[in-house]
Amino acid sequence: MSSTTERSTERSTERRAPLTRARVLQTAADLADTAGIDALTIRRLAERLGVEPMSLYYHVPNKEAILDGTIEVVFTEIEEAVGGFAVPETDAAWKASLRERILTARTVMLRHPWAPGVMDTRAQLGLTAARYVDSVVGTLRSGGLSFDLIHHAMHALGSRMYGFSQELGEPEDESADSAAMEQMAEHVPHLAAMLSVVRHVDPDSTLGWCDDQFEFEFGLDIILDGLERLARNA
Amino acid sequence: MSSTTERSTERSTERRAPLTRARVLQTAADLADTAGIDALTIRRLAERLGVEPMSLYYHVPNKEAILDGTIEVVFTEIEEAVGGFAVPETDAAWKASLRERILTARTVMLRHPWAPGVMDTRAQLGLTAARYVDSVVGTLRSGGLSFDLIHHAMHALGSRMYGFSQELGEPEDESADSAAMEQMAEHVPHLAAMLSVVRHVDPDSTLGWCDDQFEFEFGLDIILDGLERLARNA
DNA sequence: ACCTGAACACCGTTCAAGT
DNA sequence: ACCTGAACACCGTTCAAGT
Repeated sequence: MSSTTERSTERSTERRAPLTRARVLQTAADLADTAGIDALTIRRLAERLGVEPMSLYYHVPNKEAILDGTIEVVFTEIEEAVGGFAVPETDAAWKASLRERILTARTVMLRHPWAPGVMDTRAQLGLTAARYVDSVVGTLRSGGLSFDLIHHAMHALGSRMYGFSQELGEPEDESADSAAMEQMAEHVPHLAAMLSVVRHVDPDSTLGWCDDQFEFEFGLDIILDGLERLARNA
Repeated sequence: MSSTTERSTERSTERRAPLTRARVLQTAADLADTAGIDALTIRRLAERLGVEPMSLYYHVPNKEAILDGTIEVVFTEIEEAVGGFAVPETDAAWKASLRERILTARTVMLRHPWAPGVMDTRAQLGLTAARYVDSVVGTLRSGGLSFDLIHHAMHALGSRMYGFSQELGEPEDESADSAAMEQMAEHVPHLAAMLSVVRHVDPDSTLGWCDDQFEFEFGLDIILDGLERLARNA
């Protein structure tokens, strides 16, 4: 099994690119995409890379750095998707520009549903994520907002700025959700009433009760409209 | 060491209340409060309870149930803090009522900084959390909003409804944050400019750059004001 | 009914070594 | 310079047993 025959699929030097930091991080993100974030362990990652677990430590200091790296991979995708992070000096249509950038970021986030959860556990912003945030600040600035208002705006947007709302994570088991709700319906009369109405309005949404895309835009627009109003009255 | 002398601190039947589900969950929340969420392991929890790890499994099916239970503990505290979840049928001051309930919930969340992160990983709402959400729905209903608008409102509020914004987690290391930002200042000119202005405005905030309470209310008010406007135009 | 002990299948990581 | 093997200190959990 440790034979050095040329047809060994694991050891053939032609089949495997050399191990690099970039390949480790890209493969980590791929693994999370295909097998879920819980499957992203040092040992399983090494296996997918055709290498021993300890080999990773030569390219990366520890698991935290791998998680940081997967977020970096995601924001690099966002950078491509939005056509770079450059912003004009002034932009009368700042609101539309920002809205579009955020909704584009969201399409990338939807491909990596583990990313929001991992981002929540990061202590600091990586470079590419910071450059994304910078472009958001720059766009608000191009609309003439004061830095003070911009600062508040960042807090008001929160993670919505990155294109996800809390619930993006995973719906997972809609019918269990529905069943659990019915179980406690008598204890939550208002909630139950709301759901029965909403479900009636949109009986066969593919996403359970809610059209997540619509809801995301609804919340985003409330905030952007509110910021615009504050900027006008300043 | 397994002597049955009466002065054994671990085994004395007088010193230790009987193990119950409620005591397991309350102690789990206490452990997370005092030692951090990472310290909440079955083994350490058992140790704090003066019991063997496997004993917990008699009262609770697995670790997920323990995490569910700690959230239940938190929302029970919120229920007390807000004086119960009952809401009037109609309430002209619905916006002020809701604002106050959310800000009170926030004071509880601030005592349990691990709770937002744990909530993010819960698949479903527990009963007490659901009853809290029900009171939010009820209050919006008491203001005459349609169930459809209420449904959108819930999405717009997101986790803000529970009294936390994404960043509540832990500031942890403000100076490292600051240092990291300076490191990449040239790559994030807009962000750096904003921070230098904001820092100047509030040079010695106890919470790093930001007054989190102010920012939380700012974002909350933008959303509540937007909802009010939509309700009026309906 | 309530608690335990030994064991299993996993983790991330250290350290000293191989090529 | 790059990768590995053995070992350590942890996890959550099963299963069969004790009282």
